[in-house]
Amino acid sequence: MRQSSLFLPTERQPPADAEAISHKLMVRAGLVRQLGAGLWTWLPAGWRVHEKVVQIIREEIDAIGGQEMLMPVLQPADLWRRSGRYETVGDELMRLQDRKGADMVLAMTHEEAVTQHAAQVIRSYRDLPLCLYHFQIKERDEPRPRAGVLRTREFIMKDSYSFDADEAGLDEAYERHRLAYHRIFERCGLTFYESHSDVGMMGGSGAHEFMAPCPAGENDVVVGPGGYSANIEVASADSRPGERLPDTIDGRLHTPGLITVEQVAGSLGVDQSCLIKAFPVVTESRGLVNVFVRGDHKVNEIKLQTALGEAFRPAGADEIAGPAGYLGPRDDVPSVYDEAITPGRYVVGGGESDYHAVVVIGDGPRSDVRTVEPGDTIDGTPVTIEPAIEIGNIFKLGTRYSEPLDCTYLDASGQSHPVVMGSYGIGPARVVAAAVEQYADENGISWPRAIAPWDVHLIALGKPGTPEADAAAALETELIEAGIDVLRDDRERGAGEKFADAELLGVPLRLTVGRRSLDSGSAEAQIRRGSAEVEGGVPLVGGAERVRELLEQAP
RNA sequence: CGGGGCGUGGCGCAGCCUGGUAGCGCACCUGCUUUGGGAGCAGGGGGUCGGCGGUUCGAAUCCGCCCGCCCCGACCA
Repeated sequence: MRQSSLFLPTERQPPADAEAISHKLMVRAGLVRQLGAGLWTWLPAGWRVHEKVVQIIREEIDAIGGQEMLMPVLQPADLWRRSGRYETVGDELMRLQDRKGADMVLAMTHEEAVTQHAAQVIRSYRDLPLCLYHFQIKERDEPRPRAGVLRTREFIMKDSYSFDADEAGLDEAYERHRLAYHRIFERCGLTFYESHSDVGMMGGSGAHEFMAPCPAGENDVVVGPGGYSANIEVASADSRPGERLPDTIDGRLHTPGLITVEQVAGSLGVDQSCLIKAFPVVTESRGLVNVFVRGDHKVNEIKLQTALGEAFRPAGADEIAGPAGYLGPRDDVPSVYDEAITPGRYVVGGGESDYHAVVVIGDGPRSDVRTVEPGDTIDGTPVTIEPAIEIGNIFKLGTRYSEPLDCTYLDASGQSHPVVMGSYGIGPARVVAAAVEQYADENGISWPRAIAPWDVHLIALGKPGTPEADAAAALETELIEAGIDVLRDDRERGAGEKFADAELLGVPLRLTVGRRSLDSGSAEAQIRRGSAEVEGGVPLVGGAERVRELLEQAP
């Protein structure tokens, strides 16, 4: 492909408002352009990368028996009313009416549609198992799109759905997807974690997120020994031991105006772990509950919800049992104690304004409701907490959609059962952005070979019509005939500008053909990752084999 | 939704406080020179200053309303 006729608008300067590396570089390299908040156009070079990722996903999902199809984005609202999500999802679901005034939605995901079709078709256990998937646009009216293509309001997702007769079948489908996802992300050249994740209130029995660590990541992943990885929303680890409260501090403590843990600990001259703080919440079935964590810890609301077994909301000022800032354990309010609260003496709220008190916490029941933090350990090894992009997820849906949408089958004895489902998503755009984030250097992008927009960036020096330009064109032809994707920079630009653009665009192998090449009979070659010059270069004539070797070696 | 910021040629910005002919760098066009790391000289084109309204002899500049976009937080099937 000739760069002079390619719609590839590279920029010297990043957009003024860009923060994330991938946002800056993808715009500068001419891969994407913004149309509105969270709305991005993929330009030709960027789309090539996107589609390479798509093709890798397609091959691996096909390999585990997935059948590709395509479902509409525009959908009747009624389908979403039947699943209950028309009401529960909120403003993130784009709603509209058609010309007849019928309520419609722009689908943010396709559980409803696929389950509807499955319900129409599946009759018998003989129709199972089944795995359907598609690549389709999702519409989500995100409250805050950010960081280029990392979080957008419209994006393409590969979503697959498994249909099985029972939990055991689902477990197998889930495992197949889990392994396929490993192959996909490995082939895409990414560093990633398979992390335990929140199953939410959907009642699913399992979920993992595939997380690509990078600076622009929006999620925190806790990584521990033995391959442990979990979204911080659900992660567990051992706290550092708390410090011992000095015996000299005892009884009722006058603490006027000292509301926060920091203030009280500072005033007493003790570590924050000597305190226990209350987090009052209200639940449907239990009413007011006081949740206690150590002073130096934070309540993890998702883990708390799991521990409580029901949704909760923070208690309002008029609902709590005592003055704000001075709450302590009370016999008349049910309590939840975090695991890190070992039996012993602690400073707690005194239950009256301006007083704290020292109490002895006994050896009662505990729950894991705090957020993992740096310094925590697993089996004695400190965990790390890394920002990461969620590039894929796998989720055991169970019968969450098959029941309301009446997707059932008859077993061998003629009994009707709801189909057991799983759903599995990958965002190719995020895979692309993660690859940019993980491998960019000070000069630009450095694509993993498998998803690079081209295999070779052929820099043709000299004006059109010169011998060196002709030699570059001939080499391009030869490489193309050998099945190699080549971008030839035939623009009438200075050498420096061409080199700089090549580094920005990040194609794995750069060949340069100039006058020197005519003398030596070979094009200079440079591997983008690490910028290493290749000894001897590539022969101008008959160089395809050498290029193939170099590509094999390229990361 | 809360907080902060920004809208001036394609990109990045100055000008606004203190109202008076809309500027700079890059990019673009033409010519000549140059040609292995973002060239030089000369000439040239392009902007309803986000929108609407107000104040004023006069508004990019002051005032009001609205729109858009970014960042932090909340939210995230």
